[in-house]
Amino acid sequence: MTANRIATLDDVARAAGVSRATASRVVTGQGPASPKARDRVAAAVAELGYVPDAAARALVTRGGTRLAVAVIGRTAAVLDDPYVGRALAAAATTAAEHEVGVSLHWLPLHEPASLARLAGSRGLGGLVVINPTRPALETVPRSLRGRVAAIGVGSRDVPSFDVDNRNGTDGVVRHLVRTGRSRIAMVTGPSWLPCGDRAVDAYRRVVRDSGGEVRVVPGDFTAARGAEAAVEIMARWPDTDAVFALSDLTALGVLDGLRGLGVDVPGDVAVAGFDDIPFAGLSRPALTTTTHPVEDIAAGAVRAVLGSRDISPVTFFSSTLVVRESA
Amino acid sequence: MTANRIATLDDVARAAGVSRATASRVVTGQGPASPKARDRVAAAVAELGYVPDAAARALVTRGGTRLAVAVIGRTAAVLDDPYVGRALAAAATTAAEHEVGVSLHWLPLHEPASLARLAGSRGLGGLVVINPTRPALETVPRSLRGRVAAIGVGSRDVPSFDVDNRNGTDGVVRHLVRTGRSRIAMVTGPSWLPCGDRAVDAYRRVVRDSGGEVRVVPGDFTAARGAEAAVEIMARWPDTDAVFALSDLTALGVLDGLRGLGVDVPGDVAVAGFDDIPFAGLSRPALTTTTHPVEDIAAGAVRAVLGSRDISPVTFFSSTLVVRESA
DNA sequence: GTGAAAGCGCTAACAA
DNA sequence: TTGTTAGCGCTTTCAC
Repeated sequence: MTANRIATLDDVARAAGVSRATASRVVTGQGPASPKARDRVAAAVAELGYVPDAAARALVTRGGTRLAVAVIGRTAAVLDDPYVGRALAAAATTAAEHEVGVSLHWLPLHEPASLARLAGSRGLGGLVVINPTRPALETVPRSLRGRVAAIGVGSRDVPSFDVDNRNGTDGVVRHLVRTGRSRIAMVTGPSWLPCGDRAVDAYRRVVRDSGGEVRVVPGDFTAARGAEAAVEIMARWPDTDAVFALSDLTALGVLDGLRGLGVDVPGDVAVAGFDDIPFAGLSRPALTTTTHPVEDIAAGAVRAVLGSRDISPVTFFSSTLVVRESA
Repeated sequence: MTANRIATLDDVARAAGVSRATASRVVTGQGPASPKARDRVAAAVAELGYVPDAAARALVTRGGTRLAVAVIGRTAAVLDDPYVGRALAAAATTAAEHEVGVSLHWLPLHEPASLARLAGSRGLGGLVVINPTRPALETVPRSLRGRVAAIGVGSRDVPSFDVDNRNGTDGVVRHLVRTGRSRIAMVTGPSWLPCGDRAVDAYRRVVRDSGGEVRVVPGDFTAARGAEAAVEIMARWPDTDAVFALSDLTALGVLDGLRGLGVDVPGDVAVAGFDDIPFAGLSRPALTTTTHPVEDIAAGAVRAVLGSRDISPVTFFSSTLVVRESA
């Protein structure tokens, strides 16, 4: 064990009895190499515990050494969203496996240039965009093509990793119908967020199929807006007996607004959320919602960016209904 | 504007009419340089918008290009703590200013070697340890000295950035006393966490000063444990009229446990937490707690690691009491 | 105080 | 299929 010094590619090449170039080809998997060379290099790598130096590699490939996670939103407050925190933690854990670090950025909604600026900065190995808009995705320079993934809606060049909103919403609203609710309102996400459409569609369909009336009110994923929305809903359609919000935070706010109105949950009105944030189980009544593998989603996006071999354009992750007390 | 290509140090040197070596000295601030050279280089840097290439620099300095955030805890679940998420987001944002990415790691409590292993991995530019133990800090190799900071307790070699637990606790408990509570119990953090001691001390002091009895029950920062602790406390000291938990999550659990017992909050028993997590304002009753500049703390630690010039060994950040409904 | 030169660890032309 | 060669952009001796 001369494990004192960290092994370099030269060490590997020497141990395998090949040139550094050949060793490099085998390690990266790019370029030709005879089976024999392949084996010997692989053995040397294993024996020496060789790990490529990310800095050196980045220097020569101009590949960058950092993965940027960018969140699009109206204000920098989007970075405080629990969903973002979870996704970031998962990204930072997954990226660590590749010896890559993650940086976090807020992209102002109405400033598409900010994405381009970020994408153009040196040292960027890849980009994961959370909640992108389609126009924003268009501004990604093609120098980054193949090293961008979206959590949310994607594009032709940008593979998408996302919750199956349609299915998730379907499950929740059906649950409400099944448990006897028939006048169901929905609080949506921000209108600029394209992936919310699928959810609204699904809601519409289920409600119509069950002979109900469509009652949609806009939201913005915040709790404060949920409380307002609850008041709005009850004023506009006083006989509402269920509210579905496309965000747990908003659903929690709805709970609050309803409480202020003296409405009993779930007695008078059922409330359901979306995402199963940690607090969902802690509210009273505990929030019925639908849970999503955010960690898997983020890990998928990161691996697509860092590994990038034949990624399918859209990967959906399914929802699981979590029935607690509120619905 | 030949701003097409990103400027390198060579461009700067040429523009300033000096050698690349001199330009490097000025940019890094290391080594001698005449005032004149300094000025010319600075001007060139500004004009060309020069940003050093992190990868190239890391390659030659062996400085690494990635900042690891490591959280010590009994299980990997510590990574899900909202406090960690907030700190990570702040770290990832601050590190971005230095073109550095962040990776996230869990360090098993009883496996000190894991820290050494992480610290030894190549490509590591720095290390921020959250909630370290003193023994764990001892295992940090000195090759990383000056590039490590702690959020929590520090050591002779590792500067500490932390909430002033003593002051924070003092403020909360005094508030309880001031509002007429006299039989105050405390739910602590995990016993292995050294920085909890200061809080317990402060609690003891205030309680004794006001002629009360010390009632301490161990916690672990989870909500589940809070619920249990509430039951324990009320069984052991039935006349308890206030509970202070060193974690909001735990305080939320206490709220829950008390509710199960049919105890009215704040009528019968006041409850106060610590940290002001986002959900604190959303619980019913809304949680009285004390708020901390987690973002500033994390940013401080990151800057200490990345900038590292004369950092004071301990930096305390103060708490602010947030009075809501529960106390 | 300054510049010339060497080289960090790696990949990518190019020739063999 | 392989090895040789030339850098990527930067810091750092070491003479001057």
